[in-house]
Formats: sequence, structure tokens, C-alpha cells
Amino acid sequence: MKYWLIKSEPHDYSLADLQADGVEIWDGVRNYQARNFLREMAVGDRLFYYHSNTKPPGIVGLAKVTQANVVDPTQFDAEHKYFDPKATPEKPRWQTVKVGYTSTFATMITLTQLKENFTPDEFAVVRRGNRLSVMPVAEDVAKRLYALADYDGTA
DNA sequence: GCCAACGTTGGC
DNA sequence: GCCAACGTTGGC
Repeated sequence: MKYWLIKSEPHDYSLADLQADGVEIWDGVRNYQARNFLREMAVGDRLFYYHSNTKPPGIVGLAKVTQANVVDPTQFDAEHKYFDPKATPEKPRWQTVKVGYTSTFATMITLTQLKENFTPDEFAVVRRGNRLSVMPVAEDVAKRLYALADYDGTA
């Protein structure tokens, strides 16, 4: 089992939205580095859910991978914002995963706290100018995040 | 709303 | 294949 961080703008799709939906396809990622991480994900992997472009930004809870290697259907839809004219059903370019809700932290871990606790080398999300929306989280970092959130690690 | 960072596009 | 222009992300 691996750990990852996924970003979402809460006014677009928040952790509460995922809680309401239960499971949702993580579509719309159009960055190759992020896609390559999505391709590496396996069922059961843990996802730290990060709210970006909000005050304050930070990790608000946990989700999990419920299905791996899912073809993102929005790439084929000419009407869709995430349409990719170079993708075909025979040769899709964008794979993703389905994510399931796990839990919401009693108190979020703000970006300020993340910067106080982790170096940019340890955790890319605190790197200045970082725009990657999917990134791996090292196991020791994940354990320290659990401690910061007062989360017992079971879900 | 500003702007730094940085990925992508397209002309050459 | 280089690189300037452009668009987007996302913190502040």
C-alpha cells in the first residue's frame, strides 16, 4: 500500500462532496507527471485530500483508491472541458483512478503547519511554486501526517 | 486581484 | 530542438 496526496479546489469538488458521493472518478487530470502517478496507484492506496485555492489551504482528510487504471472518459467528449482531440478509445492518453471517501480530520493540517513540519525535499507540496496535483507521500511523512491530524491510522 | 512558477504550444 | 509566448495553478 502506498500513500499519495491529491489536490482539489473545494469550491469545485471538496472532501465533503466526496463524502456525499461515496466514490467518484478522479477525472480531468491533464498533466503527464500527475497522470503517471495515477497510473502507479493500486486499489487500497491511501490518499491525503488537499484543498487548494482556498483559505486556508491544507490537508482535510483521507480517501482511498477503489479502482485502478481507469480510462478518463472526458478525454473523448468533444463537448467536455477536458476533451483531448489526440486521444482515441483505442489509444487513450489519460488514465486515472476511482476514489472513495475514508474520513475527515477533526482539524485540518494547514499549509502553514505543513511548512513548519516538513522540508520541501521531504514533501513536495510545501515546495514553492509547486503545481503538481497528484504526488507520492513517503511512508514516514504519512505517519507524521497521521500524528499531526490526531488520526489513529485505522479507517 | 496580483503575480511567481512552470508546463505547453508553436514558429523557426 | 530551441525558446518565446501564452495559459494555468495556486499562494498570498
